[in-house]
Amino acid sequence: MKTNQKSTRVKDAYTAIKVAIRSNQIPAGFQATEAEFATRLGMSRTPVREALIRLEAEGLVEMIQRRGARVLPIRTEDMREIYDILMTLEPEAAANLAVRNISQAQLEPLAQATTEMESALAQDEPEIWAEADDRFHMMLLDMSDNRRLRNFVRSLHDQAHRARMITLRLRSDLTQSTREHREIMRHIIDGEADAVRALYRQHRARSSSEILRILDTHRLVPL
Amino acid sequence: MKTNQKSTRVKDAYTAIKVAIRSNQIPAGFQATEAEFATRLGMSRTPVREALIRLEAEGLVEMIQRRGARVLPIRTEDMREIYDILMTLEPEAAANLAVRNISQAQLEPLAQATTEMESALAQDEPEIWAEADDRFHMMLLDMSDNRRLRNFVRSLHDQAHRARMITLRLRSDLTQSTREHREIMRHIIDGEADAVRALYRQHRARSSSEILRILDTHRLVPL
DNA sequence: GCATTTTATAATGCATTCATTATACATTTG
DNA sequence: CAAATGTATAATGAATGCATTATAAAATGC
Repeated sequence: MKTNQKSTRVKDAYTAIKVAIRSNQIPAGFQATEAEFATRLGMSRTPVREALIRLEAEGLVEMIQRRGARVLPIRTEDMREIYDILMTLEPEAAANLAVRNISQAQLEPLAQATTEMESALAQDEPEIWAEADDRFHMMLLDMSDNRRLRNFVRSLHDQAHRARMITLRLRSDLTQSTREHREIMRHIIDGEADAVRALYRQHRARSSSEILRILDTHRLVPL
Repeated sequence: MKTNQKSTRVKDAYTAIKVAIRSNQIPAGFQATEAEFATRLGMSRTPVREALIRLEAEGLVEMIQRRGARVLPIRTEDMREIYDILMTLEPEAAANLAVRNISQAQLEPLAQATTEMESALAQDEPEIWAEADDRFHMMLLDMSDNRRLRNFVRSLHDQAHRARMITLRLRSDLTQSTREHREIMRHIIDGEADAVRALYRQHRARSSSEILRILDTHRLVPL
């Protein structure tokens, strides 16, 4: 098997920085010169620079003249933008699935993710819930036959990830949200595209307003 | 006025290559090594490489191991993906405008673009029509308050541009398409969001199926 | 002849180097 | 003391050099 996974420094840097940002090891607002990033990663500036260019294109960092790269904070405004788009795209993608005559068996992995969400809730483990929730939406998305759509939505999820994690424990809609997953799946199997779209949209609208409310109320994620 | 437009080689390379691709000076499918691009542009590989990374992120070129960069062709499949997304996002963005109580005066530039489309049609100048049409949609988009949405839709338009130009003279829907612009504007002014969404969607659906039909029929835009 | 190994070529990935220039700091001037 | 000017520093932008390695060509064996 030739999985073509020759690692390059650019890829290493890209992944390392991205993971560090997601996990808040590099906090939002952190700024450093290319040279500092390079040193930290044990390589020269060149590959780091190329990785940063990609991360900038994905909306995770910003390169500033003469002062290196800055890890973008997630402001309420950004979250609003992201969720406004997701609220349009994801329901549409899901609705398209309904037309495609998906069998219950094909949705089994999604059902399993939902089950995990339920048990995570029962045990009060929001982080596990969040991981399974993400997985649910990503698997659903991956069933779409639109590559550009997949990549873009994925990138939006990446951008929103930190804010989601920060607000997680303050949310009161997790149970409701989990329940909706089952409904969405049922309607997909039953081929009810309109119902899927409406439900998914409502699903996103709810979590969106919940997250935005929390961010606003607590003035979280500053800088 | 300090417009901060210090040109760098990276920017020059980026713009030059992008323009050349759009205008088909570099044809779809063209492939060359980084060194060749660099020579052609009269600079070293480094800035060219960085420009290519950005262009790859925007879906205009593809970097291939050991064989440089390739100008992506626009296959029917790609156009289908692009228009499926546009058909969802643009109508939604336009519908949001309807809610914002836009005045006729604010839409004046759009009206003007539409007038140009009409006169271009009358004089049988499809290229001028296309330019004004693009302008119409971009100006409408720019009124959206969602930066991410703007950038993404713009990138999709960029990707679709060549295929649009190629099919332009074979389309039979230009008149109808132009007429719809006026209707969309009216409904925006009247604040009828649902009507705007439905109309815009139909507008996109029509031109989309027209373009896809032509591409398929003529097997245009190969490799 | 055809498959396989060897060799040569060429393209990239990355480090290094250096010139340019933005920025901060010190100094001077009004 | 504030503003303006000059200077030092540091960060980037970009070129260059080179080791690595994929690919193609050549050579070898069957």
